[in-house]
Amino acid sequence: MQIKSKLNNIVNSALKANGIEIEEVVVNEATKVEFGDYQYNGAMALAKKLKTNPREIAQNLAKELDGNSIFSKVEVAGPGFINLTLDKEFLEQNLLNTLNNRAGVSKLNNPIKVVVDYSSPNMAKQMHVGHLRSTIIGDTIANLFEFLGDDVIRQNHIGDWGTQFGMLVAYFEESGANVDAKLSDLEQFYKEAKQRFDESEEFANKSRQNVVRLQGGDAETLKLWSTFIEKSLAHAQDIYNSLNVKLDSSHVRGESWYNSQLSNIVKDLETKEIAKESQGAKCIFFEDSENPIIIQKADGGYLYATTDLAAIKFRVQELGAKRVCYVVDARQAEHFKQVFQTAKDAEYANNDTKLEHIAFGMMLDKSGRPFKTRSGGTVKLKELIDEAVDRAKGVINRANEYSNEELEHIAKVVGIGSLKYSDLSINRQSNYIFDWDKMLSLDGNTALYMQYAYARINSILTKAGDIAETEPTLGDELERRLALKVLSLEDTLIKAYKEAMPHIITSYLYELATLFMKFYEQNPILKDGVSQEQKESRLILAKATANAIKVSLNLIGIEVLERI
RNA sequence: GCGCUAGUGGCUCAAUUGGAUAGAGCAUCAGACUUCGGAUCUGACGGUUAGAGGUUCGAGUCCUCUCUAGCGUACCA
Repeated sequence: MQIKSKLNNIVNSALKANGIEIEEVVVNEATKVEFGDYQYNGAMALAKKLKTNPREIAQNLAKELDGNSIFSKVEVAGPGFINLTLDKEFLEQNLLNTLNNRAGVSKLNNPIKVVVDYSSPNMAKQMHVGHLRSTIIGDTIANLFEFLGDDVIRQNHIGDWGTQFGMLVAYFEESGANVDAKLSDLEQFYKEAKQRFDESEEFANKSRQNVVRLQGGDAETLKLWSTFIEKSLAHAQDIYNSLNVKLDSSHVRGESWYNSQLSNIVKDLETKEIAKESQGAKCIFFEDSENPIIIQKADGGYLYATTDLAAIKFRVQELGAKRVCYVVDARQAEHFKQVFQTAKDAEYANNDTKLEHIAFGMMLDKSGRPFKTRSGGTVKLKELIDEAVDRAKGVINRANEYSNEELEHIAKVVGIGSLKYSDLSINRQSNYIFDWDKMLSLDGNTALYMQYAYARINSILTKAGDIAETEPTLGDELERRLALKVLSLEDTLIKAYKEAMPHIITSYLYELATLFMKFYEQNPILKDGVSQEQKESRLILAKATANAIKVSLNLIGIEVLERI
């Protein structure tokens, strides 16, 4: 349930009762446990505006709020903070509603259509670590948006066009290699082709001609090209499947798909006098930057900015998106800023369409350098995943209690889960320092701690048998806080939704799990001497916690295990 | 050169977007067990938030300058 918006409304009425009208009331979670559950800090700002005493405003407001049975305590502190503590009964009444497959989270009142552009690997090469962050961050926000009710369209803007394919085609023709080659061979061919391209002018020209043939729709060239793409996509699909990422072939709309629209985009931008010629190329200049974006090269070829503009136009005008999220590396910030600006200038997107660059930092090794293999090459995503699963096997405590099959499954869930969780649990905007040991650690804010908490609760619930789902009676402060944490899942998800920040979900998960562990340490459930009423209430708390963990983990694309 | 982004205990990260005494985990040290799964929990130690100014009731957060690092800087994506 949305606790915050409920409180906002309550405070808003209290303000009105005091004759104060303001645009937006914001109640926040308390910064410290001693301050209660929530706090309203608006009195200070109001006092400034109304030129009165903040303490006085706060007192009057508190008096009004105190009458509401939702609070067990309302107090004014410091210069005019209003600290709010929720009444147990309110929490008790709502806890049972969280025991469904949405953990009590309702859908948004005003869902919109959203395009999430993520993963976007280059074809003819294997996916490598550079694609990991976009793929899992993008998938998480797509899951989250979808869960909250938005109409999400996933778009995999694969790099399937351009000079590189001309090169590849030329090399295949030259070397007479078998087109049925595996992707790993294809990648080798790509390297060799690149070398030929750099050393031979003749080869380079041939490659460029191939690009022209490709763009012109030459059947032979296209056939060869589509074979490359098919193989590359099959490889990408394997990766998505093992990462538990919901991308499939229906989401693929690569650069090639926009090819036919590019000349019109350029013409249109020229007509609108947004683009102009400079040094033989068609460019768009900006006041605040010395660098233009180039939409057509001097030789007539198009560039990725052109494709991106065509994509925006398509997504907004054809797909009807009101929010378009580009989950792309932070280095492209300037590119997107300029492309978005151009899209607005050209009216491909109007002002109520949100174009967002969901930027993320680089993946670095422990010493702060780009994450590479020992010999300095790029780390293939497949290798990374295999190693994660392999290492996970070594971490599982009761490995001998499981069959090989079970162990494989657990290792997969734990390994992949850890790989994803450690990435998603930090603010995406900063660089991510990748560390195997930390990732598979049992302590702290890790996937394993969460998996363990879930399995442990599951064990209790199994032992307890059927649970009477009656309204609980919350005992001590820990129980009250745990119930509140479970109920605040929706507020958390809404925050993560607004900012497209997955780590907000993992922070919540960690707080929830630690709170449960503390509660459980102090408050026995199935031991002797626990009254029936206490037992039932605590079981419901445990069940609600497990359910919230499961729903949250699923949102970030991680499975739970009944046993671990 | 210009531009963008960042700089928070030894390490890895938070900080509800301007709120109260800057919070966690790791590491270190000290505790709690005939375990409802101890893969747990409880403490302690550790900070001039890179530095200097400024804005105001109030700054890690906003502004200016300096330092440091990374990235981007015209026909790759």
